[in-house]
Amino acid sequence: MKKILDLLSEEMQQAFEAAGYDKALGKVGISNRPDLCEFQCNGAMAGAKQYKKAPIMIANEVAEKLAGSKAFSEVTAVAPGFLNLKMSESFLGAYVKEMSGAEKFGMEQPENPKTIVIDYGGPNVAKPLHVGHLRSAVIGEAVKRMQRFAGNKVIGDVHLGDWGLQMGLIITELQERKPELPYFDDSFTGEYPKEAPFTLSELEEIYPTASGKSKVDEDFKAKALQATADLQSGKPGYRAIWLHIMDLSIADLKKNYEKLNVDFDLWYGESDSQKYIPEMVEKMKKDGFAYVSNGALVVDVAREDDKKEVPPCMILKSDGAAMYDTTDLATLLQRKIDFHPDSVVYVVDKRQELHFEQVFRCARKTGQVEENTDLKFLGFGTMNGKDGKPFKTREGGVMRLSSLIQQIVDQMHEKISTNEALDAEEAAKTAEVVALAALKYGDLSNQASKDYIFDIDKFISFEGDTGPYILYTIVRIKSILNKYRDQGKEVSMDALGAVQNASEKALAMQLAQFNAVMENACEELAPHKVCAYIYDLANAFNHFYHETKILSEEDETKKAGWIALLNLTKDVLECCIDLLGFSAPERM
RNA sequence: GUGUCCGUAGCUCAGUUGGAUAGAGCAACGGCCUUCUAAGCCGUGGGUCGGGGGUUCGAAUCCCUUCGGGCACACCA
Repeated sequence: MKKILDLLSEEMQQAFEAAGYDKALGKVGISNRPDLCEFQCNGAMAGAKQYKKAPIMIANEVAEKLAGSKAFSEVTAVAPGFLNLKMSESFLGAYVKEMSGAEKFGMEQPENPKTIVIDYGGPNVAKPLHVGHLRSAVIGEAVKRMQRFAGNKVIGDVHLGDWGLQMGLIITELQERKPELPYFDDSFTGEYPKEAPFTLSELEEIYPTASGKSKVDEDFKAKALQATADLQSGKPGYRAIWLHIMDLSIADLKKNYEKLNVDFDLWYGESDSQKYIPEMVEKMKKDGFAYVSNGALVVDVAREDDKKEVPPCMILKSDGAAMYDTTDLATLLQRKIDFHPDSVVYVVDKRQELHFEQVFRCARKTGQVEENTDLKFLGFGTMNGKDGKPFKTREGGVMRLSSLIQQIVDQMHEKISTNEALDAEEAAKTAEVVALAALKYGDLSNQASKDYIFDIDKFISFEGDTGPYILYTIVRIKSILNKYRDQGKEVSMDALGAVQNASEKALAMQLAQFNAVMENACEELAPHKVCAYIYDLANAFNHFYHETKILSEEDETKKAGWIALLNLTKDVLECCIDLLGFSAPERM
């Protein structure tokens, strides 16, 4: 379905052409002066120089050609040369009606869908998710759903951190604690136990302990590095430990991501790309890209026009081990082989930008991606506390994601419980649903690339630009629709069409912009634009709601039309929040 | 030091890719519930868009400069 601005622009372009001007000037945009008009066209001013004519004259001539237009009910030329426009109610009504019957509310689908791999989540195994993992999960999930909605084939990969030094650290620490285990007996030839020699919570304690040790104990660190290398070269006992760690961790991660309504198509990790490394490295050497510098194997990725010095991409450390550059390159190669993606999107902390710039350049230079594969770095900013510094617990430590969620759910539960209409069970369930919306909307409504302040009181507030406010609006609509059905009537979209009062028109106009907003948000990988849209839409609805007594309306045709408009509003809102990764309760 | 992102109301943020009088929310103040959820709606006050210069009919937006801040800068990921 064409976008409403395109339809209006087409009409305007014809008018410019009919008046003897370049039709490219007839671009219609939304008015930035809603007190004066709904839409505007500034083409007359842009064309003034070209035609050596006062812009107001051009505007007047164009306005004349639009007399009797179906789309515009009002066209006024205003000094210095603005064309102020109002859309006709019948045109808008027809558009909204078509939208209600269209697939995906008229969002155009591509003829050639793209294959897009989205790399997000990025948790480390053996470590609990902490607040730093929130943004990647939340933003990545939204981007994935939006791209899917836009008609693309999307593959979400959690891309576990399951292969680095952290694994060696855990193995070394475990060996110090329980040297008697068969995993550490090189002469052991039997079958390793099925059961892991540690619980998840032990594991979560082992890692930070080991990590701390390695910073002060050189000897320990050396052992850990050796263990990492041994694991990577396939030492059976270490491999068995690693599998235990993976099993425990992944099960736990899945549970936690599920709570966030985040799911991945692939649970690949750094380890899965390892098998591509040796050949990849050999080829880089053979092709003359990789050379030894300060003992390490590197590929130059600097360019002449660089403003800064871009360090080379490191393929192998001086001790011969692979590192994260290597793994990320091998992962790209793996994705090339598996999916031939048109695009690979990384939803990663923006502090890693330079690293990915190096990797992307190296991948292109050495052919780890196809020529036309688009590599995108969607970096996100830090989540800060109210003091503007990185978010910490009261004690100054890193907060677990599960604690953060629990905190929000608890506070939300307290609020929800004040609604006496809900019994205990429904209140608890609703609190979870609303809390998730509060958390996600609070994050997503900010531009991803910017740091933002995590203010729990603000996010869980039912007032203002918040998730709960959006949900409240949906719940309100649902309530009216239910009451309407209780009257024994059916909600029918056929009733749509006539747009009457001003607030109804404003609501319909907001709805009509859905496909344009969504297309733009998808193109720019910008969930915050969807948030801004539903906030405006919710406002438009609440304004309309306040001015219109719907259920008590006696004119049944009118009432049915309003009900249909409400239903469409609800459907669009629910569609959008689903894309953002949360949902609305029945009541709240 | 080099690069990069940012600086908009007391606070948190938008700003349709160069358009008219720079917008929301929170906080403050004032109205609106016998009537579809007042968790709402309406209104008031609040700004040298960090400073300076330039580009042009027109700049928060583009260029230069300056001040202030965040972040990154090869063997951890």
